Amino acid sequence: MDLAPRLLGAVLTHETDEGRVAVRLAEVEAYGGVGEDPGSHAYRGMTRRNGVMFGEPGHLYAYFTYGMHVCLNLVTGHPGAASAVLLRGGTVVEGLELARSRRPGASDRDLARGPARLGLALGVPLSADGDDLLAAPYSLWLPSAPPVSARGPRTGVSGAGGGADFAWRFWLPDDPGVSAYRRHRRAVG
DNA sequence: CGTGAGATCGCCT
DNA sequence: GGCGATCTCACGT
Repeated sequence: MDLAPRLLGAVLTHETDEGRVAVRLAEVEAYGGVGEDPGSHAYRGMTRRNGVMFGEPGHLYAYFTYGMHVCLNLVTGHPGAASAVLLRGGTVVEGLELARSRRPGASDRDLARGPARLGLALGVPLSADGDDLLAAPYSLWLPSAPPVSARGPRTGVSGAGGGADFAWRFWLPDDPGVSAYRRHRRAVG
């Protein structure tokens, strides 16, 4: 969770046959390990889906949700810790044409603004689960100085013991790549 | 611009 | 069998 705000301003690049797209991260959320974070996929231990979370840091944890969307996380903890950072949004800084072709109809601002959209713009499929994000065809550039960041409760996580109270969402204030805050549909209160 | 509902299926209980 | 780390579109302001 200490690492999460350091990813703000970082640039994640993915290269395919079609070309290269890079996104500058503007919004992330941290998720913790077994028994410590009720909002985390790792809360109840290792399962078929979340196995990558328990592995090496720097790898990609990609999962399928809501019957139609893929979300991307960077594993941040040591093996077994099962902590990860959900990449929630950013702006395309390279490969704009390619990103546009992958998201027909979307405005430039919306290309990678949102967890599922970000993966679509980068062209990272569910099958990339487990990939090393620090090696080709990916690259991750981190800014030398930690950026000024804002923090608040996580989006999309339900209340009632679901970990909604954890203020583990971090973003770059006023950055256009920050997704619209939407509380969970079933959030209480 | 904000709210709300539907889509759609794998995962876990 | 219920629900989700979401997105898009429709509609009211």
